[in-house]
Parts: sequence; C-alpha cells; structure tokens
Amino acid sequence: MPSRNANPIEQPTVENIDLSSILVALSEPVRLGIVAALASHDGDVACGTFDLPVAKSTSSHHFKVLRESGVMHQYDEGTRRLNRLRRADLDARFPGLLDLIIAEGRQVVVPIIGP
Amino acid sequence: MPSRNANPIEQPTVENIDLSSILVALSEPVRLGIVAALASHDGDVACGTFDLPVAKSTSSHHFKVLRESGVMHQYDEGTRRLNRLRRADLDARFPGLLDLIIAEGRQVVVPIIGP
DNA sequence: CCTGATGTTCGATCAGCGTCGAACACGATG
DNA sequence: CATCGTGTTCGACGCTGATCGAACATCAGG
Repeated sequence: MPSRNANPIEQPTVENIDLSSILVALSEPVRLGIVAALASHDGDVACGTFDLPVAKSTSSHHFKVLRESGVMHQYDEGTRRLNRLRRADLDARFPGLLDLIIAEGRQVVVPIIGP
Repeated sequence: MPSRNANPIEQPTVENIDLSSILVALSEPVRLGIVAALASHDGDVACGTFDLPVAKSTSSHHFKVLRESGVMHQYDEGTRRLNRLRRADLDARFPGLLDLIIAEGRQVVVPIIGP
C-alpha cells in the first residue's frame, strides 16, 4: 500500500547520490533486472507490473533499495506505486553508467506484464 | 606466497568479463579503495604495499575477487605479487566505467606505502 | 641452510542481506 | 460498508560473504 502520510517516500537529492550505494544496489541480480526492464520500457511502470521471481515483500524491499540509492524515483498513483528511472540525474552524476547497465542488464530477462 | 605451479592465477579473458561480477567486486568498500588507489598510482603495485584495514588473509581474498572479476591483472615477481589495472580491457568492454570508479573512489582513502 | 618477507589456504566465526509468510494500510469499486 | 487490488511492514530464517588466526609455501639474502 502506498502509505501516504505514514512512510514518506525518501530518496536522495542529485548531489547526494553516491556511487557506492549505486553499485551495491545494482550488484543484486533481481534489482539489475528491474532497472534494465524499466529502462527498455516507455513510461513509468508499477511495481506489480514486473514479473519477478520473488515474493511480494521481497520485491518491495528491492524497490526500496533502488529508490533510496537514487536509481529510481517513485510516486503513488491511486493504489499503485509507479517507478521512473532517474536518467537525467544519473547521467549528470555518473555519465555513461546507466547506458552500461542497460546494455548489459538486458541479459537478465525481467518480463513486464501488460502496458 | 605467489604459488607458481600450485595455483595458477586465473582471470577472465576480455570478452568473458561480465558487468555483474564487476559490480559485485566493486560494491565492497575495501576493494573499491584498492582499485582507486591503484588507479591513481603509476606502475604496478604489490599486494602488501596497500595499507588496508584488514588482515592479510582478508586482503588476499579481496585481491582474488578483483582478479577473477577481471578488474585487475596479477603476476608474480620474486616473492611479491604485483597488481595492474586492466584499463584497456575495461575501457573496451565498459567504456567510462573505470573513470567513474576512479573519480568517485578517491573518497575511500587507501594509502600506498612506499614506491 | 636458516631466516625473514610476502602471500595463499584452511577452518571457524559473525553479521548482513535476501527471502518468505502473515498482518496491516490505503485506494478503488461495487 | 464490504470487498478486492496493490504495496508496505514485521518478525524469522538461511546462506553467503567478510573477517580473523594459524599454518603453509615460495623466494631472497645472509
């Protein structure tokens, strides 16, 4: 549940994104797959739309790590939580990194169900 | 001890370097520091020359991970084992990645003792 | 040949992280 | 108001990885 008032969605500002956190976040196969899938998809994608090989709670954990490391931005829309890659921010901070991830991360197939 | 005949120094060929292994290798603070220190130093550096905050055996483990992931090349010289960044290989495989690591990894201060 | 320097290897330990199910929270829908 | 769909949170569990000390291997030098 996108808890509105309860737990605010926290994410680092652009200048506060640090590489170590990014590396830790992306060194996990599931998370790398999420990023690659999200990158090769137009528009924002809800958490549940990813076909991940883990339980819901685990999935939620991974999204949290990705958000807090600054890889993606999350916002609530009704009952769903949408994800958006922080392309501009990442490119500004670490030029070329995202492209490498995307290019290589496609090997990890993470289907996205529906639109 | 650089065991010559016993345990051959194994490392991936250029085309066999994969990003996931690199990310895993560099997501560890000590290893990230080693790479940064090695990068900002001219010439090859022996393992013991790094002033690391861990035991010898742990250090040896980290160097092994770095070598097997394809980040660095190792070779024996007398009783010492020298390390060299695989700059060309990494740049060919993942353009820009190493530069990002170096630039950001300097925050992790890892002194190099002596020449 | 003995000694010191340099690393590796081998267990063992310990903390952290990925994992899960169950319970909960919130919005949408009827 | 009741129900369903979507995520989060909370303990608990297990496994992997970082860590260490001790023992060993190799080379260099006296």
